[in-house]
Amino acid sequence: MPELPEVETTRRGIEPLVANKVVAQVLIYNGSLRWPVPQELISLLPGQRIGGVGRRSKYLLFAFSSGTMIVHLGMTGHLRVDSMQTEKRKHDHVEIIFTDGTALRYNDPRRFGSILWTLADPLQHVRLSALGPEPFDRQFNASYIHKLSRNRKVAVKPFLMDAHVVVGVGNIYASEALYRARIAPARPAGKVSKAAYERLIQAVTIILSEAIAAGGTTIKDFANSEGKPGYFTQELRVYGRAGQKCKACDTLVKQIRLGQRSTFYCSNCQK
DNA sequence: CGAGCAACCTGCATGC
DNA sequence: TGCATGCAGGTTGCTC
Repeated sequence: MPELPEVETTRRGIEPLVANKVVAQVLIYNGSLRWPVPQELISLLPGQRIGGVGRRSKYLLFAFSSGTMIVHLGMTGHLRVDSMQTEKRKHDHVEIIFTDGTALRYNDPRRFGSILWTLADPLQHVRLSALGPEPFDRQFNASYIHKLSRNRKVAVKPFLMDAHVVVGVGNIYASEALYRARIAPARPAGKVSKAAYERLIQAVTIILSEAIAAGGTTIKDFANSEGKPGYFTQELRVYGRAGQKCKACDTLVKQIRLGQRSTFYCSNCQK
């Protein structure tokens, strides 16, 4: 699934295609996602207009007049806007048809994503209320993460991927950011210096903004709302490069498992 | 409380 | 060709 740059790319692609459109019909073909898709969408949404599409963490927020539809793409979720005449694809689970004849379609082979509905402030929703700061927020700085990490024994990579610490840093960009910050991914989070966290904050910010500018990374599943791949793959320095030479020192890139996730690093450049 | 891990599900690459 | 295995961009919720 998409990491934050892919979600943001989706948001930017989808918003102009759905903003101000009025819902004609909602069809749920398979409501068994991470949580059951609320059936009340079928009766609630028709007649309502979409305001805009926001984002908090990897959740997309579709503002309707009476509430907010919260969409998470999980590992393999995609959104696209089609003509309603266009043939449905395998794994299209939910379809929101607009009065102009177009349709917003949610496709997700693994069904790890979710579609939620709330009448209240979406930021107060139980899935969003305890999330850490956005990576581009000033709150996400070296003092904050250094302080939060003290006495934590967990490896710094899973620590960085913990949405209570900071949102939006997934498995690919966590390896990339640690490489650029020259921090070994298995080091206990509590043993990483403030200066090193300073470099990490910089690295995360730069990598995520470059990835957003490139339209996201494509490994295999992600395509943006126009169906085109992202172009960040060629920028990856360690992810997926096990056994190949580090681009800085020719040491072979290593692959280990941390928190059940594949992790790539250079044992010479990262300490 | 923190740490570690199983689980959710399908598709694809690999090896026998 | 078929079948088994392992892996995949996320997150929750369980154990200890």
